[in-house]
Amino acid sequence: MSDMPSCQFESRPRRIVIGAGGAQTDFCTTCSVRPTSVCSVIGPDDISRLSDAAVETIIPPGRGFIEEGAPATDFFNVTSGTVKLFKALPDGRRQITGFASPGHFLGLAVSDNYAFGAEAVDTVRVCRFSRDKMADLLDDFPKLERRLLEEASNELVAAQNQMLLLGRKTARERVASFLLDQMHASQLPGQEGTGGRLHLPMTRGDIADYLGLTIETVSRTLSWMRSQGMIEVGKGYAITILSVAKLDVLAAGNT
Amino acid sequence: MSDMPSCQFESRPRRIVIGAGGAQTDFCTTCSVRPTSVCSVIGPDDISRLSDAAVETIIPPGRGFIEEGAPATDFFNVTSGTVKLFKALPDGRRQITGFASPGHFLGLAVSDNYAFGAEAVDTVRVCRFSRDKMADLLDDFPKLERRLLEEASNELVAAQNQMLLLGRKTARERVASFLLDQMHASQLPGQEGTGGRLHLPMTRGDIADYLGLTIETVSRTLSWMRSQGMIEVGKGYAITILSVAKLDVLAAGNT
DNA sequence: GGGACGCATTGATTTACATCAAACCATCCG
DNA sequence: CGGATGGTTTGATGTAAATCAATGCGTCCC
Repeated sequence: MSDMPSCQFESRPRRIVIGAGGAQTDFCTTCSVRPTSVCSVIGPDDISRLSDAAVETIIPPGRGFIEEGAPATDFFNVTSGTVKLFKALPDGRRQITGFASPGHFLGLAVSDNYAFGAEAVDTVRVCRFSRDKMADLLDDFPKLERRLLEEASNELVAAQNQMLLLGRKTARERVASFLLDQMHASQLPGQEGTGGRLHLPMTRGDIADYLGLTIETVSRTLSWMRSQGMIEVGKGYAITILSVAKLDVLAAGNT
Repeated sequence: MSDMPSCQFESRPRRIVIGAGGAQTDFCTTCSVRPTSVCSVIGPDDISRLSDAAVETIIPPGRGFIEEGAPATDFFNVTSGTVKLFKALPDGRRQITGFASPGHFLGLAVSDNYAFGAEAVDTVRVCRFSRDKMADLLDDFPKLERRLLEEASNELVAAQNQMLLLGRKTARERVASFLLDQMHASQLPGQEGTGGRLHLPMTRGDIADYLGLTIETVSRTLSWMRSQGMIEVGKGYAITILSVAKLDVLAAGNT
């Protein structure tokens, strides 16, 4: 995963410009592919092929860019921001199946139609590939295929955890699990440690749709956690975790 | 998926014996690998390598063979029967994350430990590979890797559907979705059409743990569906679907 | 400034499902 | 045979979370 320190490809006319290094900027500013995803599995000599296939797209907050059921023409790699993936029922009920952060791939589906919708939570930058060209790339770069398999496996593990959460955990357990997951995500290599201070990019409504709860229950549960000295709820989207231990106990189901 | 009519490899001493053909028996009786999974992506000349890596194992009903959290040493391909995959909380609550039928791969995880447990629902036959040898196979047979990626993608789609079910559907909608899924699974190429007659191998308890409900709710819901003329509940594990249309309406959420 | 709007919090009430409980009905086996 | 055992069904009651409802509080924009 983090065996590649940074994207080493030098600047190329019109297409590839590499950031100066440093965790926040080490991706190609044209194709926007991060070293941890595509760049790390394709050799420097082949980068022009990659950039031929890729188009950078910037998506404003709230804008959907994959519609559930639409023909699956493209394939995406998230390079900055947070994307919510969801499925909906005809009457409007909505389940967010996951949040995709930088490095994640979207649209892996074998089917000809997208199985889920995708919408930008905050400002999002993605690297967009046509699936046709992606298929060619896969043929030429077996390592890329292995990387995708790894990604899919990880997502599968996350999905199984989420099924346990949705099927068997109480509201308090769900919220505790969510906060701990967010904390762990914010502590990945490349992100500085935050000492329990989280900036959740998503609204209460998104959290509710992710945890299979209502807005009101999420809000009440956070208030209850505050009353128990587990967290501090700041203005806007800030939450500070005061006691990881207490949340751990909750999340594990030892209510 | 079904681009390979049957396993064509001839019998080989001690290791490979091919069934006489026909949908029920066209898998290797020693390594038990079905044509739709491993066999279809490995050439005949290489089959001995495959059989070197594979060991057939027969697992009696109710026996667990993957323990959640245990070191992930092996990799499985189901060749007959039904396997339940599950995750559990310390206090015993259980979520079945899926049922694996013939052709499915288990233990794909990148991690060193299994992320879920597995237990035979009925009598199960699996083809067991050591993960070390599997890694070698992957290096030599890129097509196998693509097949695994396809499998993982399909599982991911199924997992997303299940998240929608667990997070947002009512008990009636869940049971209706489940019955329709089972019906569709029984109509896959290679299985004869059953005219709505299902033989579910799993208990009410398993169904409950899969749908995030209790045994009583599953039972009551089935009784209600019977009272509505949607299904017929036979002795043992038999259920007949009388009205696909009514179940469709229910499953889609137009309660 | 002052609506209007989107998001969040808190309270009162309802309800779908869980829990508790009892009875039923196979199959197994001493 | 008879009584244990494991799964299923059905009924009575309880409860966690949904729903309905009101208020607060930023930010945007005329």
